[in-house]
Amino acid sequence: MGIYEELVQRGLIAQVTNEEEIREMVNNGKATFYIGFDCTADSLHVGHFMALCLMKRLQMAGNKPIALIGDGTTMIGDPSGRTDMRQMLTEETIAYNAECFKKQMEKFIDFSDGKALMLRNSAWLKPLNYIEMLREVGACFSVNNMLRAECYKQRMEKGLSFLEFNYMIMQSYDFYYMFQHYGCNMQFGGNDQWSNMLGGTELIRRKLGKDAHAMTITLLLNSEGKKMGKTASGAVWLDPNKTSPFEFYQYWRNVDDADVLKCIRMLTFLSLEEIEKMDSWEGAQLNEAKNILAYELTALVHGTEEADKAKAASLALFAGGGNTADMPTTELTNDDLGGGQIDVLSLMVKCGLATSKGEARRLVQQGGVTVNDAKVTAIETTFGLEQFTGEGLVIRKGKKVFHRVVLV
RNA sequence: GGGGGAUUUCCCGAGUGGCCAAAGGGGACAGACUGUAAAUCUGCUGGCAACGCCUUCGGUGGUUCGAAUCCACCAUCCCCCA
Repeated sequence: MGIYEELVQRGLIAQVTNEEEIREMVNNGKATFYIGFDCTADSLHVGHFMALCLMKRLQMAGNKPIALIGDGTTMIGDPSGRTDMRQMLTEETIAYNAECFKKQMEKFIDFSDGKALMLRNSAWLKPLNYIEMLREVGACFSVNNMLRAECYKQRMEKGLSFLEFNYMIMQSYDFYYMFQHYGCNMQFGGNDQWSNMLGGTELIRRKLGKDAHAMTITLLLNSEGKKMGKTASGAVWLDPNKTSPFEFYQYWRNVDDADVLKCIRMLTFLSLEEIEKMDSWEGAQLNEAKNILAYELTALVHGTEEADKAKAASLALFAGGGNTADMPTTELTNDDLGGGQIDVLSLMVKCGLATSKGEARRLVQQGGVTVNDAKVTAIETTFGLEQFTGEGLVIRKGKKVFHRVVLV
């Protein structure tokens, strides 16, 4: 079985321009492909992770990846699938984000000995001259067609600025440029990028009369059709300072039953045979599949050591035991305790378990707060200095949020 | 350039002078039931020294005893005409 077939079986491929040619190219390691990453934040997230995995898989099959850091296109902002305009980022922010991306990618993809390239599109986008650009590239685009593109649909109602309208052209130009200068013959991207990507193959055909290919990755959606990798508080980041390995682990440990196998198939590097065995699992047995998913992904992103720790912490908390070492912890000083006593409400606010005392009050009143395995029933409950010594206190909010408090 | 419309609490969306911290829905959070799942049911959703007080309805001023609601200017967006 070739890599192409494997990708199909894992459900990773959404659309391709020419299946026959792509299969032949990819299976024989003849593809030089790129995936673009716009640097809108200072860390990659789960969505990017899937793209990185794909790069890795293809690289292992002998193809050459180009990781394109979109520090030029980020200046414009991709309107695809968005209902509102992106916030304009300053050049400094973009440069900083690009650096962050670079570091994270290097941990994941092997860039040694030219096995992969990392490029920045600002290198060729910034020197562009407007008039030349319009004559050379702009002439190849039909506004009529562009307006029909799926990626602008949502914006036709809410409004689309000329700035963002040009995003497709910039992305197409990227492909065109790398096709000529780096022998890049294929582009990968999320399925929401399809029309932008076709813009590129079309431009290459018109300008050079040659064929280039495009292939999109299935968006990772949960059973409700929402993008995965997002929580109420934002994205699930790869940066351990933004999403701790434990939180990362828990995110995957808590996916819906309906989504576990799909995630394992799409995101892990477990063999298809192993995955096949899990396919028949049902009911509570799926919890084991979730453990595997969470462990595998945490190991890929943060290393096996962190994954072991996260797993241990998770087991300790949910399956009994008292390992508190890897729990999120707040350190209090004597000052925080005022007169040697602190009430539950203030304590919860200090730990970030509640944003206000009002919220903390509600949690206690609804029976959602437990301290050291004893439910807190009264909002007047206070804790004294001596209770924070040693292991400290373990506060639990609801069923899944654990927090340790120690005195320093 | 001209004309019309919009902007409400996390989101959608009611509210057109006092009865408005602001209906309803969604989401989030908590409780019950469970398998750290889903579905379901219940509670809850601005802040605080809390039968009271304070801050909120794009921004700034104004009218009024009293403004999310009226007026003026500004900002952003949408639609129609050019």
